[in-house]
Amino acid sequence: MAKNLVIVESPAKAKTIEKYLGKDFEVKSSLGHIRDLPSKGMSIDIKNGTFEPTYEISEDKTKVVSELRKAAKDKTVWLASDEDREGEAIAWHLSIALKLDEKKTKRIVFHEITKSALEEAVAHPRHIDKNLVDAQQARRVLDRLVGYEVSPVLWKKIRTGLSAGRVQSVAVRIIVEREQEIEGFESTSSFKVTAEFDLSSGTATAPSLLRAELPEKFKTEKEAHEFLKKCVGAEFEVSDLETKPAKRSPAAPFTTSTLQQEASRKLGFSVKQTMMTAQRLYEAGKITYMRTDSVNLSNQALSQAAKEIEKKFGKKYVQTRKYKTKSAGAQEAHEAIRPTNLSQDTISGDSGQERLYNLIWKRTIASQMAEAELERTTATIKISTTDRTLSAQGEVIKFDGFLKVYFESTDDDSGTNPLEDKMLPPIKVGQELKLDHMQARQTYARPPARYTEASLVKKMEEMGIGRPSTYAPTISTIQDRGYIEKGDREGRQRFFTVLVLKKDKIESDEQSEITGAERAKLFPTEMGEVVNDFLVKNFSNVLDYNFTARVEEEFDRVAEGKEKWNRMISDFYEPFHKEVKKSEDVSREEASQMRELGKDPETKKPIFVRIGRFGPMVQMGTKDDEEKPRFASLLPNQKMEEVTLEEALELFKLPRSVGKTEEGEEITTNFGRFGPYIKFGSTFVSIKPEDPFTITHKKALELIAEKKKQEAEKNIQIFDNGIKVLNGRYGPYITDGKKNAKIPKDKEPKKLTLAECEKLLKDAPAKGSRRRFKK
DNA sequence: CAGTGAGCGAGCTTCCGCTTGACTT
Repeated sequence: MAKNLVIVESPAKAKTIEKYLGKDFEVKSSLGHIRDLPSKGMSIDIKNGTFEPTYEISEDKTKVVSELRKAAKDKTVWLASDEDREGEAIAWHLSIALKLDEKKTKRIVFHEITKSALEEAVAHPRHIDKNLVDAQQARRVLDRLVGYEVSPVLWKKIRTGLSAGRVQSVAVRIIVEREQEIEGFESTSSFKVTAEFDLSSGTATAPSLLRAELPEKFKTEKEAHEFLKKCVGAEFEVSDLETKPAKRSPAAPFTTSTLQQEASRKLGFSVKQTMMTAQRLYEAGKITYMRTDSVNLSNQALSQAAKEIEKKFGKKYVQTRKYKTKSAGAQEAHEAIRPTNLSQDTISGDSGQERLYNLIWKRTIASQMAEAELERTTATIKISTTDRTLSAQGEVIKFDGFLKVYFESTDDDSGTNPLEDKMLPPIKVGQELKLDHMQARQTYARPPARYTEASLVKKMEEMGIGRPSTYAPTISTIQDRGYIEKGDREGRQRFFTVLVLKKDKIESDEQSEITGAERAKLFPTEMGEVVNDFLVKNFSNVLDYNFTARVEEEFDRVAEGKEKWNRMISDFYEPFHKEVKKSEDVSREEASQMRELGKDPETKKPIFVRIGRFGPMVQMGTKDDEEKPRFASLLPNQKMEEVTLEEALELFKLPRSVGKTEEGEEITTNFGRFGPYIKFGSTFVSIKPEDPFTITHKKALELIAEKKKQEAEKNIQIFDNGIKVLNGRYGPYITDGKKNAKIPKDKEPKKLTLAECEKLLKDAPAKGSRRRFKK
């Protein structure tokens, strides 16, 4: 039996390490953290000012811990979790939870999984670094204090179930403020002049058109027009021709953040999709660990890359490099994301895995390839009637280098191929040019771009908020909470003027274009805006963009032993808690941005707009009135700041009666959670795309008849005690009105007996028991 | 994923970082 137990964090890592260490070592994994603060309650000693946390073994880790306990018995235990704050804390928690004997416990770290690196690590064990552990505790406690003191204020003031936190609230703020920038953006227009010259000397290989542009833009149409007028009958001549060499370098190997960005831009993946696919590749041993902030490649990978590049492209394409991390707060416990075997440029798997793998392979290989060498030519064109000159640019690739394999995209990618030469036609200094036409086109300044999931991750990384393991979950959380939405927006038509000078005549033309269309961009919801306003107003410190960077400095001081962690937390908590108390005095009306629109002409009651339990709504009367207030949700296209009294009164016209059914039942119509509907008795019928304000009696009866037909087909079996077998949207199912059950494949829904149905219902999982983010 | 359609209630919700869960359509 092995005398040594090595514990790492990930099972895939355990498997590879075991191969290298020989049979004296058994390797197991902890699956990340094994102890944490309980999810219920604060579990921090605030009263005595020690901020001492109470940990418990996480519910889903009890099995792991008991297995590790068993495996650790009578063995030397090597704690080999990552060499960062969280990794050190995992080692410490393990030593406590497994009740390890200090004399037989060793802490080791390694940065690459090779036999020599592992032997080196085993030869130099150390003790757990308690200062580093304390820095993690400070991080953990601070996040708990912020999250669990601020969220309840939101429940009381705005809506139950909301959340706030050091990371998520700043992420929401970024989106909200970007939207405000876009709304406040005043698009100015200017006129850009371009000219095309006809070169009769054009050959089959060289273009016969020379495109040039005026480097400056004109602010007004008048100025642009004056310039074109000056050019009427002018002579044009090449006055200067300058050629300069230029270089382009490859991008660094992938980190979590850059992988998410490129997979989004090149493959259209969401950040979640990227991480799930990468996880599969990692588990299959195809790539290194996918949650990393390091751009470093192991020496072994570097030499393998060099060998591959030489084999595939030749020696002059090889240029190995060591990249340095730029991002703030990087902890670099792992390598960059790369293929484990660089000689494999493709793999077989599902199409997502194949594409992501190939992307990682290309990026890794390109990062070790030679720079691309270009030649940029600038031609200056003199105009006989003015001092202004036109300029034409061409670019020729002399040596493609890394571009042969891969080039990084940008967010506003126009989809141009960087390998395509943009050559100038053959021209000489002093050559006269014949103008084909010149135009001045009105162009508009563009507002700042909305974020995509991936560009938000990039921004977060730059600001040092969040970690590779949390980018994707954080982006899911703020969408689940209803703070931001991923969506599309249709573009609008915009007109612009083009002045064209051709054959000595200037003509003006009005043209239109579609602008502002968005796909899969992040938009704040009104809830997101209201919550953000409240948080920024009341918790300016935590919501400050530099808050995380500041506390990270403090955590570093704790890690270096220069400051005690609970002292640091105490210094933070005192003013923070004052802010919490103060925020509790803000009225619900103010927090929910309640605003009076005016009075109802009939009842004279005040009408308000505010955010409510289910989103933006209008309210007639107040809760102190004898009669209960009336409520109506805003329509999806209405905004709280813009809604008028007239629109609100319109909303209160619902529910509206549209007549009676054939049986004499009243039909009413309204907007509901799932869109517009009509209702008779207790039956709801969706009327999309009809509209409750305009739907006719006739149309309502038609829809009701259709619904009744569907209902008739819906019931498969009905038992006396209320248990039903129904035909639902997702196939047949059993229900007792409270709980639903699936029907096994081998059973026929029509022939199920009551006893069988009862049993299936009993065995079915309780409704709502499947939590979305089960830890 | 969810088999629906509220609006005050009772009791519940919530943080950030580590890691992989796996009943089937």
